[in-house]
Amino acid sequence: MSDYSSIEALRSKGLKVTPQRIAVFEAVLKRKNHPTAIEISEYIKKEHPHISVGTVYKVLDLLVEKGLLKKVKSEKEVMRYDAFTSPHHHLYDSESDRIMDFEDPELDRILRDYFSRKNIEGFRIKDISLQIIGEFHQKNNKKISV
Amino acid sequence: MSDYSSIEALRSKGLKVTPQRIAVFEAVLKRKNHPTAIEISEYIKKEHPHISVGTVYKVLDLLVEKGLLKKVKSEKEVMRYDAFTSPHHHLYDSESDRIMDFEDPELDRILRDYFSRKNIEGFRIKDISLQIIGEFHQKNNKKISV
DNA sequence: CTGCGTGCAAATGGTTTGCACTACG
DNA sequence: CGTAGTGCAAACCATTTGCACGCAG
Repeated sequence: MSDYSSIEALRSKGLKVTPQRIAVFEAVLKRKNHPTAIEISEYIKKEHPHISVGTVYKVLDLLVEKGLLKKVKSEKEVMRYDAFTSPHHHLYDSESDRIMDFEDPELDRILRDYFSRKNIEGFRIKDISLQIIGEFHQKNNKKISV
Repeated sequence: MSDYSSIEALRSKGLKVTPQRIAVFEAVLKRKNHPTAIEISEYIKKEHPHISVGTVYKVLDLLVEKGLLKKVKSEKEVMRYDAFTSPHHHLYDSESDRIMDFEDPELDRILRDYFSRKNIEGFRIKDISLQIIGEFHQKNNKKISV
């Protein structure tokens, strides 16, 4: 717990370092499967039974705002959270509500090339993410990298 | 109202044709701005004050299931709906919760080429959609096509 | 006719909010 | 120490559900 690097990350964004923030941030970093706020809250409860759901939501919003995390909308109606690392895309299983990461520098290069050629009038692009919807054949949990 | 083609569409999917279904379907077709269920419900109320919100949800689910509409995830926590036309992508305004369409056959071709070369192990792709997140400079409401 | 579709209202569940208390800097 | 952060519980709001009634086929 209280990994040095997550404390650093909070501090680098000018945020007060609290046990709640460390716990929430590290929970998202550790649990790679795009957890929901509720899942994070329950995961944290093992170590910090006193941290309330309301606080988890507040901390998540704050971390998203500061660019430490990303919100990912799942196929269902709940929000999921993702640690902000290298740019990547998402595979959605249309059966379950599972989300997996997909990253490939080549794809990113192709997209970058395309959008620097095309210019969308009146719109400044901040981020591009691909939702690849389909079905898993296997029940693997590995991060998919090409 | 009760446009002939929407009745046809319902019938072609083997659905009973009811005033509620016609109204909901046509509301999404007419209001191009990816309305929420609530917006659809209020829009419909002008002509059909008696149609309940619960019915709107049920009809929307049914039409999505039958492939007449698509669900679109907005940046906020509400679902939005989109008439199923040609394949297209979405521009999200990160300030407001506005969504606009983006379509370009060239982009679709590029993506198709890419994913037929890459093979994602254990995953069968059903649909691909690009979320392009950024900011509009202008307050235009036109569909963006390249 | 006969069962699927609808209206209504209550229930659900994720997320937000208000406020007194706590602890970070 | 002072103020931003937290815990708690109530409030909120989109969506779902159950059931009696109504209407499309």
